[in-house]
Amino acid sequence: MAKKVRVRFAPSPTGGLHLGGVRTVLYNYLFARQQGGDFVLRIEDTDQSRFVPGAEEYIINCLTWCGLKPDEGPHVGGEYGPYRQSERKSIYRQYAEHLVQTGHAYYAFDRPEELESMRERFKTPENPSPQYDHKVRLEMRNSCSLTFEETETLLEDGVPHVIRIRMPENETVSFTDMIRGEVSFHTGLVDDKVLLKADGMPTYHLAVVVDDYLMKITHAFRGEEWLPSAPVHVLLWKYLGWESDMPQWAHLPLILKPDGNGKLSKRDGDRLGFPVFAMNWKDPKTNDLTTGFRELGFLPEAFVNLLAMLGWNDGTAQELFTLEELVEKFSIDRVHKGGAKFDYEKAKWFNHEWIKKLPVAHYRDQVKTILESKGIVITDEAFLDKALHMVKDRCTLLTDFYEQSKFLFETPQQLDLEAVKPKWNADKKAFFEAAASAMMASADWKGADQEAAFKALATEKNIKPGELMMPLRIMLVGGKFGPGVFDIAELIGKEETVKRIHAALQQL
RNA sequence: GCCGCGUUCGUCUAAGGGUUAGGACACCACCCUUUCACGGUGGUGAUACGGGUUCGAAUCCCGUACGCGGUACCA
Repeated sequence: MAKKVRVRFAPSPTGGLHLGGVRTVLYNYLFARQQGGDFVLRIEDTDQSRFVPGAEEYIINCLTWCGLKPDEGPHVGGEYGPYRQSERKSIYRQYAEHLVQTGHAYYAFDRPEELESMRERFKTPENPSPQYDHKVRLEMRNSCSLTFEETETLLEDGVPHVIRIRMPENETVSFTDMIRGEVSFHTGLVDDKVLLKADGMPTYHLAVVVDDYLMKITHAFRGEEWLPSAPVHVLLWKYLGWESDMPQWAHLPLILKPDGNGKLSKRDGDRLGFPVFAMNWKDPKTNDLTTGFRELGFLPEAFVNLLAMLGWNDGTAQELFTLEELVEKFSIDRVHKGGAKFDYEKAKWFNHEWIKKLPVAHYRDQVKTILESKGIVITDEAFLDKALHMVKDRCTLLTDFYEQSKFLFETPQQLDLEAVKPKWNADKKAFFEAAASAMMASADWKGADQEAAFKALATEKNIKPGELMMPLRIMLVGGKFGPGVFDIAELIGKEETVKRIHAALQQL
């Protein structure tokens, strides 16, 4: 019987959740759902100096907004907890010690200054960043270079130390990546990575292996930036005796900045004017607020959709997918190897498509909140729905609903009279007074009827109807945009329409 | 420097030995619309370079270039 599929997303709680992070979650989630497996959230908070309060809760909120809820995690529990590495601190040491015992790791007592001086000593133009590896191992202060007794004494005296992996001098480590195929590395070129830090916390390298094993992870998706350290992880699985349980690896391509190359960063977003984080993130230290996709007016459906397409497609021309469709159609073989530049214009296109596609009721509450935050008073939900439906085609972001619909809720204060004045005259003024009176007198109120009557009156007064449409629009809307004027008139009602015409006439 | 990974229109991508190299975003033009959008039609625009292999290469192989990632007691 095949093992149950289990995947994990393992962020470190250091700040806002980045686009690339969400895509990693997404691919994990899609794979797990499709295979009927479990999706685990594990918080990798082993670096106390980088810990940011609130970041974990923020990450969970982002996942919830995107609809990518973990089956297990610090917030929901599960049988493989705890799910925060800081709370698992006590379990890592034994594995590191075991590696020392079996000769695959060693104690190192070097102080930061000593490491620094080693790097200075071996630095050459050809080798600008010397590594702590088999070439210098014996020249450093560690249990390889010291005698057994010396090492014991240092340990007993409580001298701060780390545990490093002893990378073999001349082996080849290879594994099959689900996206890249066979990848191999020469162990002699990889450094002796620290496994357990002086503070007793594991580094990522030890923690990821131990936890993936203990949590029975079967498939590990992570960013391409981890590929160079993969041989360390593969060796650790082997040295710990768990080789047959090693997950299948998948190193995802990076999401690149739109201009030039390189990994997309928060700075690029600030610089180029688009969001990088899923939701608003407020740095608790600096109080800086970074705007997220959600607050900018993105629908989670669109956000997830556009991320899925950044590095994957189903081989057809289809670009719009629901989460359910993605679960059904996702396949790792179709994930690209190369990185993809992020295109904000295309991102907005996705959102626009989703606004048009989804029923108004789906995002009514969010838009209502946006409108109310701008001071619009909404009392009639049915009216709100009609208004949203009327303008949805011209809104790219949810926040666009404000500019596109505010004149449906309140009388425009600023009228673009310059669009009317040049061709304005007494005849037109008289026409509008007559038209307003006729409207007041009409028994029922249908846009189409009013349009017919309006045009008939224009013909009667010898004015081309076309010359009156723009003035009417300005009177009702305030500007040169919006849905059909008579549709607007029908929605806002007879009294309001006439009131706006009179108000405008005062200014002309 | 070293190691690893990558490279099709400006961008996201399809095409896994035989296509006028297809689609989408953006851009341009026209149509629709007595507004702005939506929508429709059409257009500009790509296989990094050099060698092989083959009747035939975007596709397979080898180089080169370029880019990115890593080279921390960060993840």
